[in-house]
Amino acid sequence: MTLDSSTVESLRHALTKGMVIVMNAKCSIEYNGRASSKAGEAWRLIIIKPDGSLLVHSNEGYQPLNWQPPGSRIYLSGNQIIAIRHRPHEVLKVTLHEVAWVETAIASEGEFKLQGSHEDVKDWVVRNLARATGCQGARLVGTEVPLNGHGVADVVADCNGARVIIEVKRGVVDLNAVSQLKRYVDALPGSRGVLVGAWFTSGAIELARELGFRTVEL
Amino acid sequence: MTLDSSTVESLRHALTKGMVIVMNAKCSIEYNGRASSKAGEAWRLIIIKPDGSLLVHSNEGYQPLNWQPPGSRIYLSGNQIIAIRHRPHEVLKVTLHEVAWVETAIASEGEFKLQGSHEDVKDWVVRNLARATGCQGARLVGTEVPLNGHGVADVVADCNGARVIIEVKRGVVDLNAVSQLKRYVDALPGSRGVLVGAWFTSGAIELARELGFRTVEL
DNA sequence: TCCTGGATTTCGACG
DNA sequence: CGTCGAAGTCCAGGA
Repeated sequence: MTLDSSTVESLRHALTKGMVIVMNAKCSIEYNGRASSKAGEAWRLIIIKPDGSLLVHSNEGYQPLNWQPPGSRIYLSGNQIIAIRHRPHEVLKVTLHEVAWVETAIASEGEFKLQGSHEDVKDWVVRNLARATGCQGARLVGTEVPLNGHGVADVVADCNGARVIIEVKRGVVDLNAVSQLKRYVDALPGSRGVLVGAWFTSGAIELARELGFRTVEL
Repeated sequence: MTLDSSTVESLRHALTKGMVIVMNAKCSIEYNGRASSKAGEAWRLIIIKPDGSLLVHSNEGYQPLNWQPPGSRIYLSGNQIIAIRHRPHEVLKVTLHEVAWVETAIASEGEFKLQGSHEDVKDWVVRNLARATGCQGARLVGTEVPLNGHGVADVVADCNGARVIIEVKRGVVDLNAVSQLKRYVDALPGSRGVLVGAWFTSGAIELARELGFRTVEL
């Protein structure tokens, strides 16, 4: 089974016009790169984007079964789709055995706005320093403060001369978040730590208590 | 613009047979849940899977512009596709303004094997404890060892009576990995720490040195 | 169910 | 380009 050359030509043309190729095919897949995988012959949905993204979806899940991120070089040749990425070097090879249909789709980003991100929570903290730090006279020292090779603190405040480091999470605060804050506090001797988030896991609350970190649940 | 009821009926039927619906449409999108987003009218690629996944792709990127994970309840009605998820409560609403085409795709997982995962590196560590720990008489204590609410250690070994905690990364070892190991070591007083990975960031090397952790690059 | 940590994570920002 | 940390992360495994 092969895609005939005129079809391939029209698909290539569609890509140059910013269109997306969508294909339903029985295929087998081989991936080699950071890891490696083999997928046996089965019917799947293949998507090729003009930015060099390649997605192979099965009938389940949010994630593609196999993929190549944007920037990959994609070759259509005969019965194979080959996507190559450098740095890291990765090759994804899709071998077509049967094609049910091929379509080209018009697609663009369009206007897109997202609210409720990490940035938004951080803004809330900056505007509510007293509530966040539990210190009435708290003043902002900075945001995204580099800690000399130990990372970057979301928010740093001053409470009567003492540094307070605030780690902000949009959603769940877990053990890793607490460890992250611990690293920041260790990097700034004498500083106190505050965790702000929408929800704390039980382990995070426990560890935060052990380490003397203030926790603020929104 | 609406999908007529006979089309909707056939699409629903396809889903029950395990098929995937693919649609190229000019649409606007509204999302409300953990965060919220609005996407203006534009042409996009819409994918509906029988497991209740919904993906809306633009012409760029690996990630969908909007989505709903598996398990969502998906309603096709008139000119809208509504996907609702509980826990967390999230609603994704796609309003169709124009439909270029609709297809149903045959799709299944098929056979799939992945190699080179975290598990594989961990196995290497277990089989090469002396090399990993830098201790000739090292013995395995356990893998996936729970540390009393402070997390789960990848590998724990014994070197002449002293505990060694080994944190394994498949790829890059970064600052967070070092902090993670620090949390484990702090939880097991007297223990030493070892980091194993394919590649260390400069900051990770520096911090590991400060904390006295051994680093093993594969 | 919650908690924990990996992922071929991807993605964006900054130095 | 490397480092760092967020993401509507998703996802699997275990308690």
